[in-house]
Amino acid sequence: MSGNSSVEQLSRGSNEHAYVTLQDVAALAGVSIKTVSRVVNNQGEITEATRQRVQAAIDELGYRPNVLARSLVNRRTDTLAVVAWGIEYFGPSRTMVGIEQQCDELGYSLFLDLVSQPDDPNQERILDTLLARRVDGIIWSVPEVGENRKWLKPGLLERLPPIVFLSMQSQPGLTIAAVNNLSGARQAAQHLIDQGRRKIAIITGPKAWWEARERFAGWKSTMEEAGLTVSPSLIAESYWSAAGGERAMQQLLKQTPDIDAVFASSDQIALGALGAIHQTGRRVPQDLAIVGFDNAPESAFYWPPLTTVYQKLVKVGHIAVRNLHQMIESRRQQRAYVEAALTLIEPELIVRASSK
Amino acid sequence: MSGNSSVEQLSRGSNEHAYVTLQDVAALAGVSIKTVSRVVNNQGEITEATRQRVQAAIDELGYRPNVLARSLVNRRTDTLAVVAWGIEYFGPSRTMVGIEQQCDELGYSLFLDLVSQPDDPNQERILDTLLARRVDGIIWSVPEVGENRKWLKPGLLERLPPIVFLSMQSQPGLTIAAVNNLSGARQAAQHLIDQGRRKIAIITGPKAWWEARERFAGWKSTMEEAGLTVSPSLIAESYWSAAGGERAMQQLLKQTPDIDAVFASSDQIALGALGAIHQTGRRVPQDLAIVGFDNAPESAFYWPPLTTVYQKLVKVGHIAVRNLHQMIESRRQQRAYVEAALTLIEPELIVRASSK
DNA sequence: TTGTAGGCGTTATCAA
DNA sequence: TTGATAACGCCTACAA
Repeated sequence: MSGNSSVEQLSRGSNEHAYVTLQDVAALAGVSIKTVSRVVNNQGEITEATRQRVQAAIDELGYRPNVLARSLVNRRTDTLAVVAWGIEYFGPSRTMVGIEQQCDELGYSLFLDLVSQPDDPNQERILDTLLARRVDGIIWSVPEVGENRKWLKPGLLERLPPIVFLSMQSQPGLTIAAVNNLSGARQAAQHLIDQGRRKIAIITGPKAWWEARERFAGWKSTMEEAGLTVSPSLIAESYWSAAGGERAMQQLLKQTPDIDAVFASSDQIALGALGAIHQTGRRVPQDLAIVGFDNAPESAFYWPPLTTVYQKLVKVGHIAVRNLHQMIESRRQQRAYVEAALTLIEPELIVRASSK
Repeated sequence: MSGNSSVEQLSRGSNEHAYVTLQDVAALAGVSIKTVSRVVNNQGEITEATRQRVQAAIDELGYRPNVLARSLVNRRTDTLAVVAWGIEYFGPSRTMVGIEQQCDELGYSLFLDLVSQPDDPNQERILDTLLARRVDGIIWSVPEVGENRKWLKPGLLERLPPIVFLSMQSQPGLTIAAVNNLSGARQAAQHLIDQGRRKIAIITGPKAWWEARERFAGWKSTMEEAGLTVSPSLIAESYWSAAGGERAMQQLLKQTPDIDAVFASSDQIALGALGAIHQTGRRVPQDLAIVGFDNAPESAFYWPPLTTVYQKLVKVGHIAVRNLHQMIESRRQQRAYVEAALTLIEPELIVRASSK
C-alpha cells in the first residue's frame, strides 16, 4: 500500500507537522478507510464493537478529518467570505461581529477580506480569490459609494455563489440587508421638531455615500411634512469624522447663526460639532440641540451625553448570514430561486441630554 | 473519459453554479490537462502557440483553479487564521486591519474567528476547526486575561501549525508581538512628572489583564524613580469602558481630593474620567491633568483634547503576520527552528491640551 | 515540448 | 455490517 503510515509521516522530519489520515486510523484499527469514514461522520450502521475500536484509534492518533479533501468531493466548503470596509470604525466592526457570530452558529468558517477604500479597485481581484477558494457564499459589506457597484454587471450574479449585500440601494435581483437609514433620520428629525425646534440644520455624510443620502432624505422629508423650511443654508456636507463635523458645524454657525438644532449624520460628526458649538459659547441643549447617528458606546459620555440613533448592526450581520444560508441551501436543493429580498432593520432613537 | 465536460456541468441545472475544471479547458483546447496546468502556473516550457490556444480556452470558459484541490496536493493552503477578541473596540480592530493587510500582501487568505470573551471556553474548539482546515499558521489575537492561556500545554505547540501570539507575557518558546505597554505607561507618567505634577493617580484596567498590569507597572516604576509616593489611595481599578472610568474617577476624587493628575489606562476610561472631573467643577488641565492610552481618533476631540499614548497596532498586526510567515517558510524548508521571538513595538506619546 | 500514471485525503456507489 | 473501487480537481515524476 502506497499509504501514509504514521511511521512514514514521522520520518518526514520532526519539524514538519504531519497530519494523520483515514489510512492511518484504518491501519491501526484493522478496518477499511470507509469504515473509519463512517464512524467519523456517524453514518450507516456500524457494530458497536468496531465503532469503539475505530474511535480508540482515532483518539490515539489524534485524527482530524481534512476538510479540504472532504470539500473536494462534497462540492461544498462550509465557508463564507465577507468583503468589508472600515472595520476600524464602530459601525462596520459591529456588523462584522454579527456576521461572525452567525457563521459560527451555522457551522461556517469565515474568510475576511478588507478593502482600504469603498471604491477600492481590488474588488474584482478579491472576488476572484474567493471563487478560487470555492466559498459557498459571500457577504458584501462594502458600503455603496459612488460607482463602486459597477463591477456588478448584469448576468454576473448567476455565475457567482450567492451574495448578500449590505447597505446599498435596493436593486432588482439583489438580496440586501441594511439599517433603515431613512427611518432613523426621520426619527431624529421628528424628535427635534417635537422638542419645539424649528431651525433644524443637518450635517450630512459625504453625498457619494448611499447611507448619507438616505439620512439626508429622511431629514428633508420630515422637515417638509412639518412645514419647515429646507434651505441650503441649513445643510452642510462632511466626512464621517469628528474633524469633518467640527468644520461643518463652524460653517453652519457662520452662515446661519440662529439655528436651534442640528442633526449630525454620525456620532463622530456630532462629537466634532459639539466641540465647535462649545467654542462659540453656545450651550447644548439650551441654545442648540443635537442628535447623532450610530449609538457608539462613547456617545453616552460626550458632553453633554448625546441623543442618537441606534443602528442594530449586529442584527444586520445575523440576518445577512441567515439569508445567505437560505440562498445556499435552496440552490443546493435545486429549488426555484429564493426571492431576492430586501431586509431593513428599524433603528431606535436613544434620547439623552443633548436634545432635551 | 468519465470527465467533466462543460455540457455535463450545464446539465446539472441552471441553478447549480458549476465550476470549470482543467478537464474542460483541456478538452476545448485539445491538449492534456497537464499542459493546461502548466499554462496556469506558467511553469515548464510551452510553445507560444499552444499557450495561446490554452489561454483562449481558459478565458472562454472562465476557468479558475480550484485552490482546494491544489492545496491537497501541495500540502499547503496559503491560509492563515486569526483568533481574536473585541474587534468592536478600537485597538483590536486596528490590529485586525494590520493583520489583514499583511496577509493580502503575502498572498494568504485569512480565516476570522472571534471569541466573545477573552476567557471564552470555545478556544480549543476553534483550534480544532482550524486544524481541520489545515491553515498554514495562526495569529492568536486574544489578550492574555486570567488563566486563558491554560490550553497552551507543554508540547502542544509542536503538534500545531506555527502560531504568533499578541499581547501576552513573554514565555519561552512562544513568538509574541505586542505593544510595549510598560514603556508607554512610563512615557505617560514621566510626561506628567515633567509637567510638574506630583500627586499622580492611575486608573488601571482590570488587573486580570496582562496589558493592564504592564501599564500599571510602568506608572509605578516611573513614580518610584522620581521619588513620588505610590500609595493605594492613588490607585483605582476599572473596566476598559467610559462608564468604568467615570466610576473610578469619582472614587479617586473622593478618597484623594488633592490629586493633580491621572493616568487613565485607556482613552475610553479617560473619557469617563473627564466627565467625572467636570462634574466636580475641576478644570482640566489647570486643576487636574489627564493622559489616556490608545490614541483613538475621537480623543483629539474630547474636551479638552486628550493627551494619550499612541499604540501602533496596525504595525503590530503587520509584524505578527510577517513573523508567522517566516516561521512557516522555515518549517517548510526543514531548517532549524526560527528562534522564538518577542517583538515589542514602541508606542508614542501624543501631547494635547489635557495635560499642559 | 507535451502526455501518462499515480497520488493528495475524503466520500459515494455498489458488492460481498 | 463492511470493503473495494472510483471519483473530486490538481500536481509531481517520469516518459514519450
